Amino acid sequence: MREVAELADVAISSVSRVLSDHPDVSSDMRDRVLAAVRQLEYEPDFLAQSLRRGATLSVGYVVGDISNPLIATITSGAESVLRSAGYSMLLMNSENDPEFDEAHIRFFQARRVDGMILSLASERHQKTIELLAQVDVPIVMIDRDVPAELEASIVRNDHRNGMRAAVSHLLDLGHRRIALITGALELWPVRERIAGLADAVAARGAPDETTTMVGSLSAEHGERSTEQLLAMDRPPTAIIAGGNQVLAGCIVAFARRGIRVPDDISLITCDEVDLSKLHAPPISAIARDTVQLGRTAAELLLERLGGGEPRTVLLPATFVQRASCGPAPIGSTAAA
Amino acid sequence: MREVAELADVAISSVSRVLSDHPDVSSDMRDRVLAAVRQLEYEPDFLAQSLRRGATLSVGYVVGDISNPLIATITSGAESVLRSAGYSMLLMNSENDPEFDEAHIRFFQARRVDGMILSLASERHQKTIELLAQVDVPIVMIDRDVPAELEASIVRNDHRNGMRAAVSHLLDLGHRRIALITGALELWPVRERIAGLADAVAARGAPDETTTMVGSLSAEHGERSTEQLLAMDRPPTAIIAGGNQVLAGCIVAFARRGIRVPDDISLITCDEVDLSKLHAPPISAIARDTVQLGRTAAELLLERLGGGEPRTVLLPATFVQRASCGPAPIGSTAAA
DNA sequence: TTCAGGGTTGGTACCGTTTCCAGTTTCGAT
DNA sequence: ATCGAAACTGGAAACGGTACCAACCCTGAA
Repeated sequence: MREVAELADVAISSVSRVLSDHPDVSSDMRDRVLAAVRQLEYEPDFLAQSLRRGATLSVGYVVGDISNPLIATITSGAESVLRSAGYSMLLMNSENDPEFDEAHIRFFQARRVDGMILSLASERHQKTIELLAQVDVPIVMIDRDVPAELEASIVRNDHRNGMRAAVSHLLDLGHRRIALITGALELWPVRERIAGLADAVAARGAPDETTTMVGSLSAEHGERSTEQLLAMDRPPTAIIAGGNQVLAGCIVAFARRGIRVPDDISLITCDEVDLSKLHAPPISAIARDTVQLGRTAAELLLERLGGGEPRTVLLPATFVQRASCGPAPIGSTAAA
Repeated sequence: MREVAELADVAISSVSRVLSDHPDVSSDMRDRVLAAVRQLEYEPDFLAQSLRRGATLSVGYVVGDISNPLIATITSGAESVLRSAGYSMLLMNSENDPEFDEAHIRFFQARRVDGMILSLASERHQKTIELLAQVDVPIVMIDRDVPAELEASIVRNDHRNGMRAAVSHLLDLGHRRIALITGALELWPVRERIAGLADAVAARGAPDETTTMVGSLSAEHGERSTEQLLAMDRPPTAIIAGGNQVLAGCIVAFARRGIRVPDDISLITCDEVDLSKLHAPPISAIARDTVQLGRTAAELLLERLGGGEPRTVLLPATFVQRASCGPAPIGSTAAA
């Protein structure tokens, strides 16, 4: 920049003014400076600008595990919005460990990010919540429930409603013994889905014969739980996998025991992935637009960076009916 | 920092020394400073440190599309290595557009990243190559071939060998009319796989009855190509999908036309995803350890950041045999 | 006793920008 | 012609650190 100033024979401050489109610059000077800039192939240093301006044009982004296709899609949506707004995204995985969440948030603070988009590993980790209360840049939560004091913007899907629709469909088909294999209760989507299941059964006025397998949203939990469910005296006639990894576990278990879908058991999964659509038979799913989820998260952040107030957005989750659900076996309800 | 210095009654420079573990500090001073740091909850500003030190501890990372599960897994591997080395990752998608690659690389330069990990949208985009030649921080390429002048480290999988093994297997089963649906020739893996196919056929000394559908590594191309192949007078008896998206397209086409795998046609896919393992029947795959690929990319970068020379690493790609390949239909070879 | 040298410490010049302040010029208006 | 405001420009002080240099104290050796 000093070189540019010398070449154009103006003060450094004038170069700065030209480059930042300050109103008070003569066209003569502008031309000279721009010519010098081109000649020297000068590009301003982002770092120094950030230091001086107090804005880094970067946002911190923490997710459990980017290698999960669902999360990857969300990330893709968020990244494209942030990118077109000139922001760059600092990606970190928490490996679903709340301690990492905490460390990453601290790290982002030191890095002076302008905002953060987070999908916490746990909503109940006190230290993280306390830390977040002290963060002074805008925060957006993806699919999480956090205390209002944090003044975070939140974007979520209506998992409860999606689950309600899915379960109603199963009930319509005559299923009563319905099992939900899901993750830990410290995650909002998990609680909402469990609530949705209860809602739907209660709305029907039927006795509750559902089973909920709480654990983690992993293939291992999916597989183990499926095995356990199948081994029950009166096994469920329909299983709902609480996530794409869980689904993978279920399918493995079914394959091992030669269980056919939907003849032997009906199957529904939460969240759409390649597998759900391309499986034979295609698997009914509680779907949501994950790209949109990411986009909205980024938009909410930009909104706040532009001076807006924090707000909560609820995006839909809809039930997509496919061939993986069949009528409940005769007698499965009568026996109840 | 000034406050800390005042509270501890030492010079600012001494605070800096204490915090950066300079050897020449008395334990007395160290204690006083650290106490002051704790009391004021002081945390050094990364930005200012970077500006002064000339290192940002951040690396730029460009991939085609993070929402592709394969890429997401690679990214996950790279991120975890970078993170434990104290680096953070600036993620950008090129949307498979070379122009974006170029823009992102420029952006990273302005951001003063310490290094870049790239998986270019095209190896043949001249402007990108020229730009890269001017980049003065270390570069690591993932699964790409670039001119040696660039002095980039490269990590790749041995797609050629993987493909050779896969095709040999098909040949053993009696297949001769083998089709490969793949992406554009400006990507190294694509060229390597095509070469592997030719290798295997030539090694057998059989006449070449293979078909290669060059296009893009997308579901659309997969689906369209499959339709075209099936419509041929003498359609292939085995199809190799050149990527996970292509595979999705193939499966859609098969499902629509009621084609059964492996009875009607044999199927192999490149790169392992949930779908390949969980499909009924499970799909033979040319597999590779993508997490390791990402890890190695990051390690190569760290190596260079530590002063090492650029080098090229070739990781294996192996053929995993599954139920999706059956014997060629009787007469399919005799007719040749 | 003197001196060299190592251990400590403070002062200060940067890193590359932005921005405030003040000075100079221009110009329309009186 | 004179004046004040507006347009323009340069100088310098930040932003929050790091690191070089010089000065100081102290110790062991000559």
